[in-house]
Amino acid sequence: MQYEFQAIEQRWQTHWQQHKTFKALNPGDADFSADQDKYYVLDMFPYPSGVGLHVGHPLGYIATDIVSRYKRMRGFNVLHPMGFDAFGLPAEQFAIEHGVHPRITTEQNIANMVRQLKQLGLSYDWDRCISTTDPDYYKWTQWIFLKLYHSWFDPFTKQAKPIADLVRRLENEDVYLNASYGLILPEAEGLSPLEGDPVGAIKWHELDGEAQQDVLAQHRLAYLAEVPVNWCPALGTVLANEEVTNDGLSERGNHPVFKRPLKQWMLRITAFADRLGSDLELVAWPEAIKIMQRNWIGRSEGAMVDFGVEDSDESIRVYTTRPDTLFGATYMVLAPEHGLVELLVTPEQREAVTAYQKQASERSDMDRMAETKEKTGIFTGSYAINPVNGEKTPIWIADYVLTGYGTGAIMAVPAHDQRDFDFAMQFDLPIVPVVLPGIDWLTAAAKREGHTSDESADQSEALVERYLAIPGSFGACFSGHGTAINSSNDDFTLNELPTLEAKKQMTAWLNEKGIGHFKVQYKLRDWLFSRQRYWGEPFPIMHRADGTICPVDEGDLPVEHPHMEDFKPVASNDPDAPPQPPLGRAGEEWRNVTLDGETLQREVNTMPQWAGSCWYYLRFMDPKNSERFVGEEAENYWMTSLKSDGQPHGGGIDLYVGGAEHAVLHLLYARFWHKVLFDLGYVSTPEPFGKLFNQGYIQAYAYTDERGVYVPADQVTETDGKFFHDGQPVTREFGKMGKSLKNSVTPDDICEQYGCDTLRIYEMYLGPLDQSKVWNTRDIAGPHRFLQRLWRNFVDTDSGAFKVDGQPATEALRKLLHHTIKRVTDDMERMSFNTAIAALIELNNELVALDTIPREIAQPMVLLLSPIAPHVAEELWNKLGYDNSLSGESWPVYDPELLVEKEIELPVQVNGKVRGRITVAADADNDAIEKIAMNNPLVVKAIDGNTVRKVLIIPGRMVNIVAK
RNA sequence: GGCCCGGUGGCGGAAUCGGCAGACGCGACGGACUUAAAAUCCGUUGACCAUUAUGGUCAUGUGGGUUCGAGUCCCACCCGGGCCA
Repeated sequence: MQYEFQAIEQRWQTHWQQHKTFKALNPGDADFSADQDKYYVLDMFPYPSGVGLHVGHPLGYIATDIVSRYKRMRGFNVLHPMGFDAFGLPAEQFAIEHGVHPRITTEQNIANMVRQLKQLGLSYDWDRCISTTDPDYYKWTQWIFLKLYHSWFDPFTKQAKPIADLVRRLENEDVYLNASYGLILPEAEGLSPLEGDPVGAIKWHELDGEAQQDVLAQHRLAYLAEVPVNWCPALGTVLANEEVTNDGLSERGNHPVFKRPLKQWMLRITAFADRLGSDLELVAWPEAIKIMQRNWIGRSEGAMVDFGVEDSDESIRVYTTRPDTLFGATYMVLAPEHGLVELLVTPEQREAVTAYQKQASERSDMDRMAETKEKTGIFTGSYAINPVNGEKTPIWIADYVLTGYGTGAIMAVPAHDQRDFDFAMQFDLPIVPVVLPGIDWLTAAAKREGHTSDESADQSEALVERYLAIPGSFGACFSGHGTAINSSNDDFTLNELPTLEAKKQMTAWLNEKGIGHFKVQYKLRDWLFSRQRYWGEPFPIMHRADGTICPVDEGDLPVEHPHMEDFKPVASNDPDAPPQPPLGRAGEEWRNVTLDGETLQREVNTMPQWAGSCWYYLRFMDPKNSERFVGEEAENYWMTSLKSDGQPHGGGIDLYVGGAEHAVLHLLYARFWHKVLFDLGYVSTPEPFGKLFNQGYIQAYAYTDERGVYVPADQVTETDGKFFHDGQPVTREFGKMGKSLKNSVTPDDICEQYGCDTLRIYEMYLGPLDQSKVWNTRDIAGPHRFLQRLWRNFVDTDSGAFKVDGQPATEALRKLLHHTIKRVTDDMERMSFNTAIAALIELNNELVALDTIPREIAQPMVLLLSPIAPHVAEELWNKLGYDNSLSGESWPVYDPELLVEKEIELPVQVNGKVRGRITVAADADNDAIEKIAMNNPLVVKAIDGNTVRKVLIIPGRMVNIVAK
């Protein structure tokens, strides 16, 4: 009886489905047992594309499946769901190309992917499957949007709160407004109510209704604003920065993208910048991802400083992270688009400045920021006054300064900023050093530039002198920390202070003089949240005739898509053509809503693809709930757990596995939404994803013929290390699996040829889960042979007899089993599946020579294998005489006694090199071991005539004799 | 340019806390079985020198360092990948 993997896999997949073997129970369900610990393991859910899965996709799914099956056997109540992120551009493009409604193509694609996933034997609770495009789902996406709209961020408590709370406080005059409708919170400003109203404060009742709404709009977490966006007329939509290439073209289709101010929905993620950064300490994530998020948030501490303009009342505000270098600010630079340029430019310079502005507008931000590019710029003709020393500093415009960053103006400190340095060198502007570098830096820079240096004390002095005299002669600026020099005025001095202290003292001085103040700034921008496409969540928003906004009542959700035959975006070659969202062409019965006799217009933008994935992990806990986005009890059960020290975990999901490409966007957006829901009391943990794991990618070989055209990789043959297609030599490359490289391998083919148990083992056996690796179909033979051999160990393929019997195992075999249990268990805990498989292969290889295998070995072995190759394990478990799925069985436990050896072999090193081996009793004391080691003939020979200086004995590991 | 991750046999990789480098698999080579092949089973397989053996030398990208001892820690550099600019 052969190993008929096809039949076996079919049988068990059907069994699991019929018996709902992997159904996860919620509190309140029948049979739910409250004394089980929970384990929530989640995959980043896929986009249901039209071409289906290739073998690279399931890598992470197989890993989480192994974890799920292992954790169930360890007694956990496991939540392991799967769903689909189905809104968005690709689905819509696919639908347009095929002339079918995206709802239909999306449903077909999902059905195909579910089939493919089921064929891999993944133990999802399929009853919890959701799609972001289900009205029952996006009803709650819209509901969360309304929560954002109806909330504000209290900067004192740093929490999201209902906007009604702000209105109440404004009405009670606990909070005042400044002239630009910013909030003045007495507690944050340290003001006492007894001191009376702050100067210039505006009170709520002094504003009319419209102005009051303006105030609230400025503080809502979801708001409409006119902002410069990436407008792609050819696609008819705005795009996120990530959807625009470095050349200023759309990633899909290579269409030109223009920066244009448009009125868009924004989400105030910047309010949470501080917490999004600091709360990373609560989660167990790969350090690299934390670093990426911190960089993306881009927290910096510095100072806002006002520079006066000569012969003018105007002042130029700059942000600097190095206020300590203010004495070295020898010129200023404004972005070409800066509002003050018009006022500052002198008649003589006007023509040149205008020409430069035009030129700058044609370059992309990326291009402008690139440090390697030659610097360009032009003098405005005006001068600013450096507030610390009263010096006249020329004001330039240059495209390396961008309006979107900071204030759109900088103080240039060429001695200590590389781009300012390059600019100053090019335009011959003065460079004044105000931070003295350490001698190491000077020596290295001098060497690089070819100045002689022998690092003697005299040379050091000469280098310092040279640096102070001609700082430009060192080829680069010094941007590190050092000691302040040349930094004093009549009032105070920074000289001789280390950089950090100099920053503090300068900021304090600026504050005291009223020309600057301390400021924390973030690189993070508010999230542009609308798209001019059909296939996204409609906003639950209506507009009144007078331009004010009316949110849809929660009870009226969801706002479903109108039926439209033509849902294509309006494309145009005209960069000035206004956006025309497809929903704007919907019938009036959808667009117009009559409320109390008033006609309102629905918002016709839709939400971006990221919206649905911001909270899907919450819905999985209670996917059918029609009353709430997730039931309170279910959310509390699945999200909260305690650490070993008894403290609650900051993040709810026990394991979240996905690709590193979502390092900043999805993971940051979802954390933001989660924090809002947490502040408003809807979820129990401050963070959504307690532990994150990034799986690597599977790449594949691709082959090109002499013309450089890709040939189908599955038709290439190898001879003597050379590759041929149709007899012609081809060149091997490798890259991402896909249609364009003609190197896709589908799980369907592999499952048919080798079975999915083999595929699962192969993918896990390729190497560590977090590393990228190359698919090589040739190597599948190894894992397949392992399963064949396993089968033959259990079943006589000629007679069909089952070879397991009740005889006791030999001591050696029993010990090997218990070693294997320990190895596999440890490897499961650290997700080192490649080594777990190796351990099982070793055990299996030991069984080959036996006529029959003892049940005491066979049973635990099948259980150890079952998370990795569940179908063959179930089949063998069945043959072992059990009717039920082994998923309810307990994970094998090793006997520590059996791991202890009576005698151990120790290598003996002489001067760090192994010269002999000795066998000693496991509990031998050091004196005994030393005696035996010193008597070993090979050791004696190695020591030869030398004197033994020292004998090191590392218990249980080795002996090292130092002899000289 | 900055930050992060990696570099180990012909190949994928193992070595979990500084303690026997190369587990396991692929490939290759030799043998058994076979009319033959496949499959299977049994060996060998880092390089070099020896082969009197429980032998020696060299080896984890390169060059230094710390240590009784370094793939593992530190410094500098080279190469590959990722993120940011």
